[in-house]
Amino acid sequence: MKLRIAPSPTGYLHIGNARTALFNWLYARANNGKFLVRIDDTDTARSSEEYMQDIVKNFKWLGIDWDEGVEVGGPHGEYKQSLRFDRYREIAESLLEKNLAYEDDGAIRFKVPNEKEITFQDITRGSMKFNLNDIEDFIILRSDKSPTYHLASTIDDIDYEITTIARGEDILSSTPKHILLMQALDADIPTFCHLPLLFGPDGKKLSKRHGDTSVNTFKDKGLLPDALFNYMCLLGWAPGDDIEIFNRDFAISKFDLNNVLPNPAIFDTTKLLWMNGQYIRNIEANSFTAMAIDKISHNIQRELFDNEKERLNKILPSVQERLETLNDLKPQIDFLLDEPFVMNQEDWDSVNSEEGQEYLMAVREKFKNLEEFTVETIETLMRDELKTIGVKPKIGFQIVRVSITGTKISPPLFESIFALGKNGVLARLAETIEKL
RNA sequence: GGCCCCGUCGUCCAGAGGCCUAGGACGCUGGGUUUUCAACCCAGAAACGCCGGUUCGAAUCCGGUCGGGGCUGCCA
Repeated sequence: MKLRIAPSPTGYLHIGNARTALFNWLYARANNGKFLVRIDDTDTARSSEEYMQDIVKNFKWLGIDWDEGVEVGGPHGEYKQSLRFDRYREIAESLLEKNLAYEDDGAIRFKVPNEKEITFQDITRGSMKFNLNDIEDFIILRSDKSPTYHLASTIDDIDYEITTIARGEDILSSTPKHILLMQALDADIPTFCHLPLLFGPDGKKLSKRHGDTSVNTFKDKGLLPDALFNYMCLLGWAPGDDIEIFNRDFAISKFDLNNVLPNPAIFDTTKLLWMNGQYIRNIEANSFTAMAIDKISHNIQRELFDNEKERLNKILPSVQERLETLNDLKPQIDFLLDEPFVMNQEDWDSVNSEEGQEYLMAVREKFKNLEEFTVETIETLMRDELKTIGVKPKIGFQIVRVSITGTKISPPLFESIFALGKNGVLARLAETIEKL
């Protein structure tokens, strides 16, 4: 069994193609088959090396590997159609000679036989039947002698011995053309499987109209490849037993194209975000720290100082469970960076009160004399002082929170104070109190 | 317009004639926990598009209808 994905490098890898690649990959891996990546760049005007690199890079990022094709090589050369134009021309010529095609204004058209129908079995859709009267003679070689997708793709599928073609449903109507070509070339007809399309929230084929749906943007938004992979699996398929969170090996062990739904799925990022949060929480602490520091550094566009890293190491475990994406990190740890401290005025106004101020000043004095500065001693001190002054936790803690972090929403208070450090806390409290 | 595909909660899935007074998840609503935000726990609202047929029995099979989508390029 051999499957393939054949992206055309006319744009960055988008989620629709990634999903198609994923299903092909899963089916190949589930059946000990081969998976191949070839580049369908017959549209030389719109194709570019940059896009090709992006596609390859993102397949890898998602954990999709291949046994044959671009980069990894194989018995069929470079797996780029732009390098095989001679081969396609040759075939087009031979079809011309056999009178199965004809010239038309310099282009070559394939002659679609009359009064015949094409039937085939589609894995997800069952019996398909197309009346050839509905299909016009189609161009296989353009007047500039470059092949069209129909020709090049079909020849490649034959030459590379593809046994199962799983692609988007948008190509379902073109399949009879490809079968016709295969028949004309005396080739075996592979098994076809037309996967349901991915729709945008408006119920239309996912495209640029729905904003940037490239894999890159999801990466930039702080999504984890494992989470994206997992989520994409669920678009048109489920492993059964109501299991929704699973890894690649599990997906492979359960995957079957026969169980893929025929109806389209709307790509809705809400659940993806939730799932990403689940994955983030499951990351081992040390890996998370490394990942987080890397991301923050990327977000603020500079290396982090050692003392910043020290502070972050203290708070990161508390932040880890409060994220949906890695991009949610920075706002939560801003107050620990060596950057100008910004206080949200609105937040301050809403927590500011007379008894709050009294508590704030009292706590500051107590902190000055706190020798052992740990989460536990901080908590004890602050709770004791609550009683001494006689204010409610909400009043006392929230005014301290805003004084320390600048906002009403922050990581847990005692951990935040501990991470900032005694000197930092005293400085920040002093700053706030001076402005009163 | 023509050809083709599709149709279960708002969304993603389960359901392959009786186990369905339709199940799970996200989201949503209410409650609990609580120093904020999350997380977590509990509860709840929410769907088989419609009409026929087959059958003792249909979300599941068939037909029609309506609705949505794709293709209809010397793009892929």
